[in-house]
Amino acid sequence: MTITENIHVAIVEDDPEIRQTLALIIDGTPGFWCKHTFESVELAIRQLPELPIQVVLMDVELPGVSGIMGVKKLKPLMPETDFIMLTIRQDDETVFNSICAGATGYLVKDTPPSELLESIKEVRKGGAPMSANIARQVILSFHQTTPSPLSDRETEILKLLSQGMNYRSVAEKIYLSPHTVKTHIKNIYQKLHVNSRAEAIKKAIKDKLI
Amino acid sequence: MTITENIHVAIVEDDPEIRQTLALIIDGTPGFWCKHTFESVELAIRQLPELPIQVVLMDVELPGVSGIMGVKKLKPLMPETDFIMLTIRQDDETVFNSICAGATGYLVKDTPPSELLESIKEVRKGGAPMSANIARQVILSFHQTTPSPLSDRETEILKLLSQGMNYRSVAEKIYLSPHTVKTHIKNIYQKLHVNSRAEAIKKAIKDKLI
DNA sequence: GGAATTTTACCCCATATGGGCGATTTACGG
DNA sequence: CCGTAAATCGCCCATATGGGGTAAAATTCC
Repeated sequence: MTITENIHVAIVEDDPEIRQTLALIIDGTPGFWCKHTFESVELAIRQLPELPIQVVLMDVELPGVSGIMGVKKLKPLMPETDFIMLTIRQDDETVFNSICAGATGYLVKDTPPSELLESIKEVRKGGAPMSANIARQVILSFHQTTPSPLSDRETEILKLLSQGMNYRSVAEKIYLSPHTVKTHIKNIYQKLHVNSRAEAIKKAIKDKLI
Repeated sequence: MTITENIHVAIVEDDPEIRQTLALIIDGTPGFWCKHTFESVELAIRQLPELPIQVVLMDVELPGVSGIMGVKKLKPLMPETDFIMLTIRQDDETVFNSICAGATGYLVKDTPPSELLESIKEVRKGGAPMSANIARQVILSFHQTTPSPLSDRETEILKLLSQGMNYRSVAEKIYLSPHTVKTHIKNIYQKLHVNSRAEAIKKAIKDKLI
Protein backbone atom coordinates (compact mmCIF):
# COMPACT_ATOMS: atom_id res chain seq x y z
CA MET A 1 0.00 0.00 0.00
CA THR A 2 1.76 3.08 -1.27
CA ILE A 3 0.76 6.67 -0.79
CA THR A 4 -0.32 7.11 -4.37
CA GLU A 5 -2.51 4.09 -4.92
CA ASN A 6 -2.96 3.13 -8.54
CA ILE A 7 -6.28 1.80 -9.79
CA HIS A 8 -5.76 -1.61 -11.37
CA VAL A 9 -7.85 -1.95 -14.50
CA ALA A 10 -8.40 -4.94 -16.78
CA ILE A 11 -10.06 -5.01 -20.18
CA VAL A 12 -12.15 -7.65 -21.91
CA GLU A 13 -12.58 -6.70 -25.55
CA ASP A 14 -12.25 -8.73 -28.73
CA ASP A 15 -11.24 -5.96 -31.14
CA PRO A 16 -7.41 -5.83 -30.88
CA GLU A 17 -7.23 -2.19 -31.87
CA ILE A 18 -9.77 -0.96 -29.36
CA ARG A 19 -8.28 -3.21 -26.71
CA GLN A 20 -4.78 -1.88 -27.18
CA THR A 21 -5.85 1.71 -27.52
CA LEU A 22 -7.81 1.54 -24.29
CA ALA A 23 -4.97 -0.19 -22.50
CA LEU A 24 -2.51 2.43 -23.66
CA ILE A 25 -4.72 5.31 -22.61
CA ILE A 26 -5.36 3.86 -19.18
CA ASP A 27 -1.89 2.57 -18.50
CA GLY A 28 -0.40 5.79 -19.76
CA THR A 29 -2.32 7.89 -17.27
CA PRO A 30 -0.87 8.54 -13.82
CA GLY A 31 -2.93 6.82 -11.16
CA PHE A 32 -4.00 4.00 -13.46
CA TRP A 33 -2.55 0.60 -14.25
CA CYS A 34 -3.65 -1.64 -17.05
CA LYS A 35 -1.42 -4.67 -17.39
CA HIS A 36 -4.07 -7.25 -18.22
CA THR A 37 -6.32 -7.44 -21.23
CA PHE A 38 -8.39 -10.33 -22.53
CA GLU A 39 -9.91 -10.95 -25.90
CA SER A 40 -12.70 -13.19 -24.63
CA VAL A 41 -14.73 -13.99 -21.56
CA GLU A 42 -13.47 -17.57 -21.75
CA LEU A 43 -9.88 -16.40 -21.29
CA ALA A 44 -10.80 -13.82 -18.66
CA ILE A 45 -12.56 -16.40 -16.49
CA ARG A 46 -9.37 -18.44 -16.28
CA GLN A 47 -7.07 -15.68 -15.11
CA LEU A 48 -8.98 -12.64 -13.93
CA PRO A 49 -10.22 -13.99 -10.58
CA GLU A 50 -6.61 -14.53 -9.49
CA LEU A 51 -5.53 -10.99 -10.30
CA PRO A 52 -5.71 -7.95 -8.00
CA ILE A 53 -7.97 -6.05 -10.35
CA GLN A 54 -10.29 -3.33 -9.09
CA VAL A 55 -12.09 -2.29 -12.24
CA VAL A 56 -12.93 -4.35 -15.32
CA LEU A 57 -13.97 -2.76 -18.57
CA MET A 58 -16.19 -5.31 -20.28
CA ASP A 59 -17.31 -5.21 -23.86
CA VAL A 60 -20.89 -6.41 -24.28
CA GLU A 61 -20.92 -7.82 -27.79
CA LEU A 62 -18.16 -10.38 -27.64
CA PRO A 63 -18.03 -13.43 -29.88
CA GLY A 64 -18.68 -16.64 -27.95
CA VAL A 65 -19.66 -15.93 -24.37
CA SER A 66 -21.19 -12.44 -24.13
CA GLY A 67 -19.98 -9.72 -21.83
CA ILE A 68 -23.23 -9.93 -19.90
CA MET A 69 -22.66 -13.59 -19.18
CA GLY A 70 -19.07 -12.67 -18.39
CA VAL A 71 -20.13 -10.32 -15.62
CA LYS A 72 -22.62 -12.86 -14.33
CA LYS A 73 -19.87 -15.44 -14.00
CA LEU A 74 -17.03 -13.21 -12.85
CA LYS A 75 -18.74 -10.86 -10.40
CA PRO A 76 -19.50 -13.60 -7.84
CA LEU A 77 -15.87 -14.70 -8.04
CA MET A 78 -14.58 -11.20 -7.33
CA PRO A 79 -17.36 -9.28 -5.59
CA GLU A 80 -15.09 -6.37 -4.67
CA THR A 81 -14.31 -5.68 -8.29
CA ASP A 82 -16.40 -3.17 -10.21
CA PHE A 83 -17.47 -3.99 -13.75
CA ILE A 84 -18.10 -1.24 -16.26
CA MET A 85 -19.78 -2.22 -19.49
CA LEU A 86 -18.40 -0.62 -22.60
CA THR A 87 -20.65 -0.94 -25.59
CA ILE A 88 -22.43 0.62 -28.51
CA ARG A 89 -25.73 -1.01 -27.59
CA GLN A 90 -28.26 1.03 -25.69
CA ASP A 91 -31.41 -1.02 -26.03
CA ASP A 92 -33.31 -1.58 -22.80
CA GLU A 93 -32.77 -5.31 -22.82
CA THR A 94 -28.99 -5.11 -23.06
CA VAL A 95 -28.75 -2.32 -20.53
CA PHE A 96 -30.88 -3.98 -17.88
CA ASN A 97 -29.47 -7.42 -18.47
CA SER A 98 -26.01 -5.99 -17.90
CA ILE A 99 -26.97 -4.20 -14.73
CA CYS A 100 -28.86 -7.18 -13.37
CA ALA A 101 -25.87 -9.36 -14.17
CA GLY A 102 -23.79 -7.27 -11.79
CA ALA A 103 -22.34 -4.35 -13.73
CA THR A 104 -21.92 -1.10 -11.79
CA GLY A 105 -21.26 1.12 -14.76
CA TYR A 106 -22.42 1.40 -18.34
CA LEU A 107 -20.67 3.58 -20.88
CA VAL A 108 -21.22 3.94 -24.59
CA LYS A 109 -18.14 3.27 -26.67
CA ASP A 110 -17.76 6.78 -27.97
CA THR A 111 -17.10 8.05 -24.45
CA PRO A 112 -14.02 10.31 -24.67
CA PRO A 113 -10.91 9.04 -22.85
CA SER A 114 -11.06 11.76 -20.20
CA GLU A 115 -14.59 10.73 -19.24
CA LEU A 116 -13.67 7.07 -19.29
CA LEU A 117 -10.85 7.70 -16.83
CA GLU A 118 -13.16 9.87 -14.76
CA SER A 119 -15.70 7.04 -14.72
CA ILE A 120 -13.12 4.55 -13.52
CA LYS A 121 -12.23 6.87 -10.68
CA GLU A 122 -15.88 7.44 -9.91
CA VAL A 123 -16.76 3.78 -9.70
CA ARG A 124 -13.89 3.29 -7.28
CA LYS A 125 -15.19 6.13 -5.14
CA GLY A 126 -18.51 4.33 -4.77
CA GLY A 127 -20.37 5.76 -7.73
CA ALA A 128 -22.05 4.14 -10.71
CA PRO A 129 -20.89 5.90 -13.86
CA MET A 130 -23.36 5.81 -16.70
CA SER A 131 -23.65 7.63 -19.98
CA ALA A 132 -26.36 10.27 -19.70
CA ASN A 133 -29.08 8.50 -21.65
CA ILE A 134 -28.35 5.20 -19.93
CA ALA A 135 -28.90 6.83 -16.57
CA ARG A 136 -32.16 8.21 -17.89
CA GLN A 137 -33.25 4.77 -19.07
CA VAL A 138 -32.54 3.39 -15.64
CA ILE A 139 -34.45 6.14 -13.88
CA LEU A 140 -37.37 5.90 -16.27
CA SER A 141 -37.69 2.23 -15.45
CA PHE A 142 -38.88 3.30 -12.00
CA HIS A 143 -41.52 5.67 -13.29
CA GLN A 144 -45.13 4.63 -13.57
CA THR A 145 -45.71 4.41 -17.30
CA THR A 146 -49.42 3.72 -17.55
CA PRO A 147 -52.03 5.22 -15.25
CA SER A 148 -53.48 2.60 -12.93
CA PRO A 149 -56.75 1.14 -14.20
CA LEU A 150 -57.61 0.10 -10.67
CA SER A 151 -59.68 2.03 -8.18
CA ASP A 152 -58.26 2.79 -4.76
CA ARG A 153 -60.30 0.03 -3.22
CA GLU A 154 -59.16 -2.48 -5.78
CA THR A 155 -55.54 -1.51 -5.33
CA GLU A 156 -55.91 -1.89 -1.59
CA ILE A 157 -57.35 -5.37 -1.99
CA LEU A 158 -54.73 -6.44 -4.49
CA LYS A 159 -52.00 -5.42 -2.06
CA LEU A 160 -53.55 -7.58 0.62
CA LEU A 161 -53.83 -10.48 -1.81
CA SER A 162 -50.16 -10.15 -2.60
CA GLN A 163 -49.47 -10.66 1.08
CA GLY A 164 -51.04 -14.06 0.87
CA MET A 165 -54.46 -13.20 2.28
CA ASN A 166 -57.58 -15.02 1.12
CA TYR A 167 -61.09 -13.66 0.65
CA ARG A 168 -61.99 -14.05 4.29
CA SER A 169 -58.85 -12.44 5.69
CA VAL A 170 -59.14 -9.50 3.36
CA ALA A 171 -62.80 -9.10 4.21
CA GLU A 172 -62.06 -9.04 7.92
CA LYS A 173 -59.15 -6.68 7.46
CA ILE A 174 -61.14 -4.01 5.66
CA TYR A 175 -64.52 -4.77 7.21
CA LEU A 176 -66.31 -6.05 4.15
CA SER A 177 -68.30 -9.10 3.21
CA PRO A 178 -66.19 -11.85 1.60
CA HIS A 179 -68.66 -11.67 -1.25
CA THR A 180 -67.79 -8.08 -1.86
CA VAL A 181 -64.10 -8.83 -1.78
CA LYS A 182 -64.68 -11.51 -4.34
CA THR A 183 -66.53 -9.09 -6.58
CA HIS A 184 -63.68 -6.62 -6.36
CA ILE A 185 -61.19 -9.30 -7.24
CA LYS A 186 -63.22 -10.35 -10.23
CA ASN A 187 -63.22 -6.75 -11.40
CA ILE A 188 -59.48 -6.52 -10.84
CA TYR A 189 -58.94 -9.56 -13.03
CA GLN A 190 -61.08 -8.08 -15.76
CA LYS A 191 -59.23 -4.78 -15.70
CA LEU A 192 -55.83 -6.43 -15.74
CA HIS A 193 -56.88 -8.96 -18.38
CA VAL A 194 -55.89 -11.93 -16.26
CA ASN A 195 -57.79 -14.77 -14.70
CA SER A 196 -55.77 -15.83 -11.73
CA ARG A 197 -54.28 -14.35 -8.63
CA ALA A 198 -50.78 -15.26 -9.72
CA GLU A 199 -50.99 -13.37 -13.00
CA ALA A 200 -52.70 -10.43 -11.36
CA ILE A 201 -49.94 -10.00 -8.82
CA LYS A 202 -47.20 -10.41 -11.39
CA LYS A 203 -48.77 -7.84 -13.67
CA ALA A 204 -49.47 -5.47 -10.82
CA ILE A 205 -45.87 -5.54 -9.67
CA LYS A 206 -44.56 -5.22 -13.21
CA ASP A 207 -46.79 -2.22 -13.90
CA LYS A 208 -46.04 -0.79 -10.45
CA LEU A 209 -49.68 -0.84 -9.43
CA ILE A 210 -48.83 -2.13 -5.97
CA MET B 1 -36.96 30.63 -29.92
CA THR B 2 -33.67 32.48 -29.79
CA ILE B 3 -30.29 31.15 -30.76
CA THR B 4 -29.08 30.95 -27.19
CA GLU B 5 -31.91 29.16 -25.44
CA ASN B 6 -32.02 29.67 -21.71
CA ILE B 7 -33.02 26.84 -19.38
CA HIS B 8 -35.94 27.92 -17.23
CA VAL B 9 -35.50 26.68 -13.68
CA ALA B 10 -37.84 26.86 -10.70
CA ILE B 11 -37.08 26.08 -7.08
CA VAL B 12 -39.22 24.60 -4.33
CA GLU B 13 -37.38 25.01 -1.02
CA ASP B 14 -38.60 26.20 2.36
CA ASP B 15 -35.34 27.60 3.73
CA PRO B 16 -35.28 31.25 2.52
CA GLU B 17 -31.51 31.45 2.55
CA ILE B 18 -30.92 28.33 0.51
CA ARG B 19 -33.76 29.26 -1.80
CA GLN B 20 -32.37 32.69 -2.54
CA THR B 21 -28.79 31.53 -2.81
CA LEU B 22 -29.73 28.87 -5.33
CA ALA B 23 -31.86 31.28 -7.31
CA LEU B 24 -29.04 33.80 -7.44
CA ILE B 25 -26.50 31.25 -8.56
CA ILE B 26 -28.74 29.89 -11.30
CA ASP B 27 -30.19 33.16 -12.49
CA GLY B 28 -26.74 34.73 -12.42
CA THR B 29 -25.31 32.13 -14.78
CA PRO B 30 -25.50 32.68 -18.54
CA GLY B 31 -27.82 30.13 -20.13
CA PHE B 32 -30.00 29.80 -17.04
CA TRP B 33 -33.10 31.60 -15.85
CA CYS B 34 -34.60 31.33 -12.40
CA LYS B 35 -37.46 33.74 -11.92
CA HIS B 36 -39.75 31.53 -9.88
CA THR B 37 -39.19 30.08 -6.44
CA PHE B 38 -41.68 28.56 -4.03
CA GLU B 39 -41.46 27.93 -0.34
CA SER B 40 -43.91 25.05 -0.32
CA VAL B 41 -45.44 22.39 -2.53
CA GLU B 42 -48.86 23.87 -1.81
CA LEU B 43 -47.86 27.16 -3.39
CA ALA B 44 -45.99 25.51 -6.25
CA ILE B 45 -49.01 23.43 -7.24
CA ARG B 46 -51.07 26.58 -7.73
CA GLN B 47 -48.68 28.38 -10.04
CA LEU B 48 -46.01 26.06 -11.42
CA PRO B 49 -48.14 24.15 -13.94
CA GLU B 50 -48.95 27.42 -15.72
CA LEU B 51 -45.31 28.45 -16.05
CA PRO B 52 -42.93 27.54 -18.91
CA ILE B 53 -40.48 25.81 -16.59
CA GLN B 54 -38.15 23.11 -17.85
CA VAL B 55 -36.36 22.04 -14.68
CA VAL B 56 -37.62 22.10 -11.09
CA LEU B 57 -35.26 21.77 -8.16
CA MET B 58 -37.32 20.17 -5.41
CA ASP B 59 -36.35 19.94 -1.79
CA VAL B 60 -37.41 16.64 -0.24
CA GLU B 61 -37.90 17.54 3.40
CA LEU B 62 -40.45 20.32 3.19
CA PRO B 63 -42.86 21.17 6.00
CA GLY B 64 -46.43 20.23 5.12
CA VAL B 65 -46.61 18.40 1.81
CA SER B 66 -43.29 16.67 1.14
CA GLY B 67 -41.21 17.14 -1.97
CA ILE B 68 -41.87 13.54 -2.92
CA MET B 69 -45.61 14.14 -2.87
CA GLY B 70 -44.92 17.37 -4.71
CA VAL B 71 -43.31 15.56 -7.61
CA LYS B 72 -46.06 12.96 -7.61
CA LYS B 73 -48.66 15.70 -7.99
CA LEU B 74 -46.80 18.05 -10.29
CA LYS B 75 -45.11 15.67 -12.73
CA PRO B 76 -48.38 14.47 -14.29
CA LEU B 77 -49.43 18.09 -14.74
CA MET B 78 -46.20 18.99 -16.54
CA PRO B 79 -44.77 15.76 -17.96
CA GLU B 80 -42.18 17.56 -20.07
CA THR B 81 -40.62 19.15 -17.03
CA ASP B 82 -37.71 17.44 -15.31
CA PHE B 83 -37.64 17.30 -11.54
CA ILE B 84 -34.34 17.14 -9.68
CA MET B 85 -34.52 16.33 -5.99
CA LEU B 86 -32.20 18.33 -3.80
CA THR B 87 -31.77 16.87 -0.36
CA ILE B 88 -29.54 15.75 2.45
CA ARG B 89 -31.35 12.43 2.80
CA GLN B 90 -29.82 9.40 1.13
CA ASP B 91 -31.70 6.55 2.75
CA ASP B 92 -33.04 3.98 0.31
CA GLU B 93 -36.64 4.72 1.08
CA THR B 94 -36.40 8.43 0.33
CA VAL B 95 -34.31 7.91 -2.77
CA PHE B 96 -36.56 5.30 -4.34
CA ASN B 97 -39.77 7.00 -3.32
CA SER B 98 -38.52 10.14 -5.03
CA ILE B 99 -37.55 8.36 -8.21
CA CYS B 100 -40.77 6.36 -8.31
CA ALA B 101 -42.71 9.59 -7.78
CA GLY B 102 -41.28 10.89 -11.03
CA ALA B 103 -37.97 12.59 -10.27
CA THR B 104 -35.30 12.36 -12.96
CA GLY B 105 -32.42 13.57 -10.87
CA TYR B 106 -31.28 13.28 -7.29
CA LEU B 107 -28.54 15.46 -5.85
CA VAL B 108 -27.28 15.79 -2.32
CA LYS B 109 -27.43 19.30 -0.97
CA ASP B 110 -23.71 19.80 -0.68
CA THR B 111 -23.34 19.53 -4.43
CA PRO B 112 -21.11 22.43 -5.51
CA PRO B 113 -22.78 25.09 -7.70
CA SER B 114 -20.80 24.15 -10.79
CA GLU B 115 -22.02 20.56 -10.59
CA LEU B 116 -25.56 21.68 -9.90
CA LEU B 117 -25.56 23.77 -13.05
CA GLU B 118 -23.96 20.91 -14.93
CA SER B 119 -26.70 18.61 -13.68
CA ILE B 120 -29.42 20.98 -14.84
CA LYS B 121 -27.86 21.03 -18.28
CA GLU B 122 -27.49 17.27 -18.25
CA VAL B 123 -31.09 16.58 -17.35
CA ARG B 124 -32.16 18.82 -20.23
CA LYS B 125 -29.91 16.88 -22.59
CA GLY B 126 -31.76 13.68 -21.68
CA GLY B 127 -29.65 12.49 -18.79
CA ALA B 128 -30.48 11.66 -15.19
CA PRO B 129 -28.00 13.45 -12.93
CA MET B 130 -27.39 11.73 -9.65
CA SER B 131 -24.81 12.13 -6.93
CA ALA B 132 -22.33 9.28 -7.15
CA ASN B 133 -23.55 7.21 -4.24
CA ILE B 134 -27.17 7.70 -5.23
CA ALA B 135 -26.41 6.28 -8.65
CA ARG B 136 -24.75 3.35 -6.94
CA GLN B 137 -27.78 2.77 -4.73
CA VAL B 138 -29.97 2.73 -7.81
CA ILE B 139 -27.73 0.29 -9.64
CA LEU B 140 -27.37 -1.96 -6.61
CA SER B 141 -31.13 -2.24 -6.44
CA PHE B 142 -30.94 -4.28 -9.64
CA HIS B 143 -28.35 -6.68 -8.35
CA GLN B 144 -29.28 -10.04 -6.94
CA THR B 145 -28.56 -9.71 -3.25
CA THR B 146 -29.19 -13.20 -1.92
CA PRO B 147 -28.33 -16.39 -3.78
CA SER B 148 -31.47 -18.17 -4.94
CA PRO B 149 -32.59 -20.93 -2.59
CA LEU B 150 -34.47 -22.54 -5.46
CA SER B 151 -33.22 -25.28 -7.74
CA ASP B 152 -33.33 -24.80 -11.50
CA ARG B 153 -36.41 -26.95 -11.75
CA GLU B 154 -38.19 -25.05 -9.04
CA THR B 155 -37.35 -21.72 -10.62
CA GLU B 156 -38.64 -22.96 -13.94
CA ILE B 157 -41.93 -24.03 -12.38
CA LEU B 158 -42.32 -20.81 -10.44
CA LYS B 159 -41.92 -18.82 -13.64
CA LEU B 160 -44.69 -20.81 -15.26
CA LEU B 161 -46.90 -20.31 -12.22
CA SER B 162 -46.36 -16.57 -12.46
CA GLN B 163 -47.77 -16.75 -15.97
CA GLY B 164 -51.05 -17.99 -14.56
CA MET B 165 -50.59 -21.70 -15.24
CA ASN B 166 -52.09 -24.33 -12.96
CA TYR B 167 -50.68 -27.71 -11.96
CA ARG B 168 -51.97 -29.41 -15.06
CA SER B 169 -50.73 -26.83 -17.55
CA VAL B 170 -47.29 -26.75 -15.98
CA ALA B 171 -47.15 -30.52 -15.95
CA GLU B 172 -48.02 -30.71 -19.64
CA LYS B 173 -45.59 -27.96 -20.50
CA ILE B 174 -42.57 -29.62 -18.95
CA TYR B 175 -43.72 -33.24 -19.39
CA LEU B 176 -44.20 -34.11 -15.73
CA SER B 177 -46.95 -35.59 -13.64
CA PRO B 178 -49.17 -32.96 -11.99
CA HIS B 179 -48.27 -34.65 -8.72
CA THR B 180 -44.64 -33.90 -9.25
CA VAL B 181 -45.41 -30.32 -10.07
CA LYS B 182 -47.36 -30.07 -6.88
CA THR B 183 -44.50 -31.51 -4.88
CA HIS B 184 -42.11 -28.99 -6.38
CA ILE B 185 -44.47 -26.18 -5.56
CA LYS B 186 -44.78 -27.36 -1.99
CA ASN B 187 -41.00 -27.33 -1.76
CA ILE B 188 -40.88 -23.86 -3.26
CA TYR B 189 -43.30 -22.61 -0.62
CA GLN B 190 -41.18 -24.12 2.13
CA LYS B 191 -38.00 -22.56 0.83
CA LEU B 192 -39.57 -19.14 0.41
CA HIS B 193 -41.38 -19.37 3.75
CA VAL B 194 -44.77 -18.74 2.22
CA ASN B 195 -47.92 -20.78 1.88
CA SER B 196 -49.67 -19.48 -1.15
CA ARG B 197 -49.00 -18.87 -4.78
CA ALA B 198 -49.60 -15.16 -4.38
CA GLU B 199 -46.96 -14.70 -1.72
CA ALA B 200 -44.51 -16.93 -3.53
CA ILE B 201 -44.71 -14.88 -6.70
CA LYS B 202 -44.46 -11.60 -4.87
CA LYS B 203 -41.41 -12.74 -2.94
CA ALA B 204 -39.82 -14.26 -6.02
CA ILE B 205 -40.15 -11.05 -7.98
CA LYS B 206 -38.97 -8.95 -5.07
CA ASP B 207 -35.90 -11.14 -4.58
CA LYS B 208 -35.33 -11.34 -8.33
CA LEU B 209 -35.66 -15.11 -8.39
CA ILE B 210 -37.76 -15.04 -11.54
C1' DG C 1 -79.38 17.11 -11.40
C1' DG C 2 -78.44 13.12 -13.95
C1' DA C 3 -74.97 9.72 -15.70
C1' DA C 4 -71.14 7.01 -14.76
C1' DT C 5 -68.25 4.80 -11.63
C1' DT C 6 -67.32 2.69 -7.37
C1' DT C 7 -68.50 0.07 -3.69
C1' DT C 8 -71.28 -2.86 -1.57
C1' DA C 9 -73.76 -7.60 -1.38
C1' DC C 10 -75.47 -12.32 -2.57
C1' DC C 11 -76.32 -17.03 -5.14
C1' DC C 12 -74.64 -21.55 -7.50
C1' DC C 13 -71.02 -24.72 -8.82
C1' DA C 14 -67.02 -27.05 -11.00
C1' DT C 15 -62.34 -27.02 -10.36
C1' DA C 16 -57.89 -25.69 -8.18
C1' DT C 17 -55.23 -25.36 -4.21
C1' DG C 18 -52.55 -26.49 -0.16
C1' DG C 19 -51.40 -29.61 3.69
C1' DG C 20 -50.26 -34.17 5.27
C1' DC C 21 -47.92 -38.54 4.39
C1' DG C 22 -45.07 -41.94 1.81
C1' DA C 23 -41.80 -43.65 -1.87
C1' DT C 24 -38.19 -44.40 -5.71
C1' DT C 25 -34.36 -42.82 -8.56
C1' DT C 26 -30.51 -40.05 -9.77
C1' DA C 27 -26.56 -37.21 -8.89
C1' DC C 28 -22.98 -35.16 -6.37
C1' DG C 29 -19.59 -34.62 -2.70
C1' DG C 30 -17.11 -36.11 1.49
C1' DC D 1 -19.24 -46.00 -0.35
C1' DC D 2 -22.58 -43.59 2.11
C1' DG D 3 -25.44 -39.59 2.94
C1' DT D 4 -27.81 -35.72 1.23
C1' DA D 5 -30.30 -33.13 -2.00
C1' DA D 6 -33.02 -32.95 -6.05
C1' DA D 7 -36.42 -34.77 -8.97
C1' DT D 8 -39.90 -37.85 -9.79
C1' DC D 9 -44.71 -40.01 -8.74
C1' DG D 10 -48.73 -41.05 -5.85
C1' DC D 11 -53.17 -40.66 -2.51
C1' DC D 12 -56.65 -38.26 0.72
C1' DC D 13 -59.29 -34.31 1.95
C1' DA D 14 -60.92 -29.78 3.56
C1' DT D 15 -61.00 -25.39 1.81
C1' DA D 16 -60.13 -21.70 -1.62
C1' DT D 17 -60.71 -20.05 -6.06
C1' DG D 18 -62.74 -18.39 -10.32
C1' DG D 19 -66.69 -17.94 -13.49
C1' DG D 20 -71.55 -17.31 -14.20
C1' DG D 21 -75.29 -14.49 -12.74
C1' DT D 22 -78.02 -10.13 -10.23
C1' DA D 23 -78.68 -5.76 -7.89
C1' DA D 24 -78.67 -1.66 -4.99
C1' DA D 25 -76.45 2.09 -2.31
C1' DA D 26 -72.89 5.63 -2.44
C1' DT D 27 -69.77 8.60 -4.70
C1' DT D 28 -67.93 11.28 -8.21
C1' DC D 29 -68.07 13.90 -12.19
C1' DC D 30 -69.83 16.73 -15.82
